[in-house]
Amino acid sequence: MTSRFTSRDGAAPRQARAVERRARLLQAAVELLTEGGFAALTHRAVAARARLPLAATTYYFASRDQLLTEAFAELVERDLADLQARLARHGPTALLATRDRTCDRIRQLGLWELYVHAGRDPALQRVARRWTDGCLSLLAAALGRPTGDPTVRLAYAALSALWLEHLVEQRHDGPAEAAALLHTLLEIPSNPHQAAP
Amino acid sequence: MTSRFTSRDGAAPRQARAVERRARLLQAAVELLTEGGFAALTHRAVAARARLPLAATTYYFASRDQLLTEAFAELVERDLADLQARLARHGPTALLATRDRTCDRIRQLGLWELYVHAGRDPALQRVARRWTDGCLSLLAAALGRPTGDPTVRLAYAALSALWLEHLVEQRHDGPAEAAALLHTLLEIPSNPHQAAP
DNA sequence: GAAAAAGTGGTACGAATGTCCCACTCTAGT
DNA sequence: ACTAGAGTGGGACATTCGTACCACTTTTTC
Repeated sequence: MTSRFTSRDGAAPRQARAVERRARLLQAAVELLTEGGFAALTHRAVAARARLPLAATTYYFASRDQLLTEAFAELVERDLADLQARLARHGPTALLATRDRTCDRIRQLGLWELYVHAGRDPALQRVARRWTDGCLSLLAAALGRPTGDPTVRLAYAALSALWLEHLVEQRHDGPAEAAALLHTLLEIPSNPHQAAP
Repeated sequence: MTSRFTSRDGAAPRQARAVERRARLLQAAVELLTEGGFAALTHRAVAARARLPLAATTYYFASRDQLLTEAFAELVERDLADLQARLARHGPTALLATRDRTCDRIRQLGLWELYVHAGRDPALQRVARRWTDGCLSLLAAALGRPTGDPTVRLAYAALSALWLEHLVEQRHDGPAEAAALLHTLLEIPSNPHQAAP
């Protein structure tokens, strides 16, 4: 129940300056998420990062959950845009390029953290699906195969798991192993075996 | 630095009753983790679940992190035992059996949550590696292939990702799709392509 | 230009949390 | 038996959190 006092309850602001302030809060939320993950997203941290008073966060976003959901959605869109750009520049081999820089690792870790969390929150689940679908269609395009191609599906699954494993476990042989595995998988595909039901 | 007052700082207790109390706390922690995930593990919740006073939790475990690490390790061992039992009973097809019961889903979600979290915590990272290695060797054994077989590696990666995706996104077609994909992958493998470097 | 709505921000509240303190009771070793 | 240390438990502390309050200023609407 919305108080009879001030609060936009998450709806879009009407005044230009307010729109910009809301965007700044969202940007701050995204940054915090990429740097410290789920736990780092607090009203106070967001307000401080955006150099706005604490009350602004509860004015523009109905709850922490809403802030989290919107920030996750934004993060996913940016990740997809990144992936698309990398694929356009380096072709499918970009998939195997290890983005080892710490900031990227932490960011990806944050994304996966939210992804798993989405299993407990329907609002986040929609975003999680969007992420999967987006990656899948970008991958299909990069490999020059139709969307829904079983090989693409398989490659994406294997790639995700190996990538996540590398992010979490940080083993020395991660990237090379993934490259080798993917290479064999993508050599195999177009023989007469039929997959999809 | 350990206070000059009471605290075992995580070391094993000496008295029999104390050993049992510590085990009860750990058991409670595991249950909480499986039911509510990372966030549900608080000293107070553990103490209440174990029907022990709050101070017992800080007496037997030096910090929440230690409690978390030990509980995660226990959870992983139980998961591996589960998997082994299922494989022994139903053979490799057990991999494709969907464990759809809610309690299992939530438990698996908790495991993955901790797994991702392990990317930020070296103590948890060791447990994460143990989980991967354990699954990998069980899978290899079930498929009658040597440990380190590239096909096993690939199958495990694909299976994990599809399984996690199903847990998180809860799409209707998850299990069937996974079954079809895995089936084709495991039909393909032993042709002359060579994978590992 | 006045009334209504939108936006602003300092502050406060209640609920949790991790951890610590300390007086107390047992048990083990001598 | 006695004493040192292990174990016990009730309580408190400082911190952090999400969120609500409310007086105030600015913008929009009529």
